[in-house]
Amino acid sequence: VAYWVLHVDLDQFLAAVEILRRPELAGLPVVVGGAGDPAQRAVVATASYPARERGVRSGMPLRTAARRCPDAVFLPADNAHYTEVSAQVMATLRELGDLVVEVMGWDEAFLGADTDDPEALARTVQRAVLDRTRLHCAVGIGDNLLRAKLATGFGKPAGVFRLTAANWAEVMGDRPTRALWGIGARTAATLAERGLRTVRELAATDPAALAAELGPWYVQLGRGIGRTRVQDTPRVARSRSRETTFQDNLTGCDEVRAEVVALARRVATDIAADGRPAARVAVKVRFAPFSTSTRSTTLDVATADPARLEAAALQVLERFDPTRPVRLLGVRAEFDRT
DNA sequence: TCTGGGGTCCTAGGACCC
DNA sequence: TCTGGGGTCCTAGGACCC
Repeated sequence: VAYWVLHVDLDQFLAAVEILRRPELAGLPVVVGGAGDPAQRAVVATASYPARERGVRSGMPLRTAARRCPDAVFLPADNAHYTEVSAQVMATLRELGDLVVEVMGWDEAFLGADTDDPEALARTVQRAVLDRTRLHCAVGIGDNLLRAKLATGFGKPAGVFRLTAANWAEVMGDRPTRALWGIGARTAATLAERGLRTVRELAATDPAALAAELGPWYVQLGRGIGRTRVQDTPRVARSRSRETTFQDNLTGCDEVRAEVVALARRVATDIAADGRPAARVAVKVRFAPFSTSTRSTTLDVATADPARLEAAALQVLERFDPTRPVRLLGVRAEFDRT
């Protein structure tokens, strides 16, 4: 029996969940993000397919989305609810039995299974998720995680697609390197400077030639090579953070300090729930208009004590320029790697 | 297009030590 | 006196992903 990797990805997850609560929104352009107010500083978390047809994309400022699609329904993100629904989806996948589940986020998971009919398994997965949660998903099938993940994109919405070594070059060869999982805008631009624009061109490159600045693994990416076994060992968190973008930039020192204290307390509450002490504390500041930097410190002794975390965060904060207007503040606790 | 929030991993330079 | 080389930790930042 062969081992297959399946990648399950829910269709327009946040929008779909909201439409279940408000069926009258079905078929309409729905945009979920921030507080649901396009006048505020926030971005699109998920847009429904009708909204996407009007040019709305994830990560786009709500303001822009409203300009492109003025009649869209804007809804606030209800993260607690999405976490709950996501848990139902993942439980459904685990209950399918003889397979390994690796959760990749609210709306995504890899499955590893021994089967000679991965398409049949994919349909079983879709049926089970739909029956239990009334949500549709696409399923990608691959001979490794990278190919399964990329296959899902061709299966959307609600379909199934298989991508393996056999059809890799045919399906992916002419696509831009940016289409690969792990190549973003910056790396794609760097590759383009070297004349490497398509997946095929990247795959044909001598890995050693790329090694100096970029690393030879990008060539492997271009060839569709990646991890082959799905892992269900739960990942131990490396850090916990909280951050806030202010609707109006903060200009007063006292105000900034008060916000850092509030964030540090939230982080302290989070890590107390985790039951792990922080070994390092980092403070992130985004100055207006949009320049971000981070400063951090290693604590003498790891601690979850809110007062100590607060004090550490305030101490790190002093290393920033106090005169510049602040757009965002963040506090992060890092755990010891054990 | 005036750009969220929560994460992960990697790199690289400097400090410090032997 | 002006000089090696290796190893590790700390810190900042880049890049990417959902």
